Amino acid sequence: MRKKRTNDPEGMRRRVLDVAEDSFQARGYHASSLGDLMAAAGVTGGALHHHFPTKKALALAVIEERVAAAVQETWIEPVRAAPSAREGVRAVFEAVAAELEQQGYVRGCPLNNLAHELSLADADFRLALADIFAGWRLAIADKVRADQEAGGEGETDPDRFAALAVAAYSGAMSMAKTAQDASVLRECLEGLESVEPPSSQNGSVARRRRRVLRRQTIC
Amino acid sequence: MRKKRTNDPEGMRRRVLDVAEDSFQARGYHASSLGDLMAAAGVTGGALHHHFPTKKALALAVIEERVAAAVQETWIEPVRAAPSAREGVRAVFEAVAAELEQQGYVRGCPLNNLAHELSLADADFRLALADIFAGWRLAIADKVRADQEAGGEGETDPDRFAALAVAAYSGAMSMAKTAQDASVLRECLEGLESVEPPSSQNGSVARRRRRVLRRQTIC
DNA sequence: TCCAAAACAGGATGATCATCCTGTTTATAA
DNA sequence: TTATAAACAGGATGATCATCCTGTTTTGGA
Repeated sequence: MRKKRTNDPEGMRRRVLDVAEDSFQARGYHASSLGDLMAAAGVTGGALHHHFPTKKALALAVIEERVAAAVQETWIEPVRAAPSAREGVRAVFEAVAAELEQQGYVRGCPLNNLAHELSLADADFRLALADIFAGWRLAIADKVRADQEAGGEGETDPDRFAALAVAAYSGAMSMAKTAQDASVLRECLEGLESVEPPSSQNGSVARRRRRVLRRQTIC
Repeated sequence: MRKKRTNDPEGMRRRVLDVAEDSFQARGYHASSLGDLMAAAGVTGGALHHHFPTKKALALAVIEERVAAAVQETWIEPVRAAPSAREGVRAVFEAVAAELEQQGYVRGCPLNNLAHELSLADADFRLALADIFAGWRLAIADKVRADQEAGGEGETDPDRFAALAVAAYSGAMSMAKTAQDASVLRECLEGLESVEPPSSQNGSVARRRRRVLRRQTIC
């Protein structure tokens, strides 16, 4: 006897998403062929088509499940857990810069990578990506508001700060990817840190440092 | 008689570059087929192949001639002509935001669009794009240094400020494109403006405003 | 005038790719 | 056990695409 097959729909779907997430990040959507993905994931055309009827459906799943999760893990959760919005932002910048430096290459932010390639191509793509950006900004702005209610963080406009933090990070990653050099991330962080430093009353929240643990994906 | 042909190599090359620049901006590199470009430019396969042997050669020409020129016209020249680096940066942000708002849609920054799609795909692409980013940042940093030698702009680090300005703009355009809403540009500008305001000694250079005239392309 | 090179025309080609289709196997529920 | 649907296999298909090739026309210099 030679044939045994174990149906494992969740596992197969996960393997396809793993490979697609990686390939979209490294090569982009259009440059990733389903044939390559099938080979890399070790799945057949029938299986792929069963779980993802079209390439668009696959990309949408990558965006909604993987890219959104990467932003959540890399940015939203660390910022929420940080002692303040500013320290959270700084910690993420530094953690990502450190990871990129030891990694030796820069593949960029998966959200921005796909956003640039797909936003104008398809409305569904665009809306899914816009939602992730919105959630990212909202998390930072909410953290600033929480800081303010706790007495810290003077007159900083929360939405303004959040937009600038996300924009500076996105743009810095764009340059880091193009230059294949992560140092611009630190440069931008230093520029950001001189934005309205939290007045002069740095009380209890001030001098603490913390580490960011997660590092599996970079966003 | 029916046949007359006038050789116009420069014109034909220009028309191809016009169409390619527009299509790369709207659809991206991989999603732009040479067939579509030929049809849109009204050139034959032979003519296209004569001027640009490969698609890569065409894209490289678009990057080096068109994208670089767009950055030059939209950013470098206005900043150089501005009364100060800060006012130049502000003027460009506002000019682009105004143009996008009246235009009703956002196609993004051509440099960042191509940088995200092509930086990891090919070393020649990446280096050409990195050069443009470097020139952009250098122009802003040089302007800050000039401001400082002229007595204004206190202790701002020129390279830091330039990196943050370019990153904030690039990231803001990325979000504006994804949300199809230019307002985030203004939000980020307001955040930027609170970065180390030029000490308190705002003398002669302070309260002047100026307009940016060019607006043909957006970068 | 003549000739060589540049400029252009237009089709051929081979490769690639996303989708679809027809089967077969495995799981589930009755 | 049996029926039904889900899960998977693997090839077919038609369309698309970048490149190349052979040929013709135009241009500019000798």
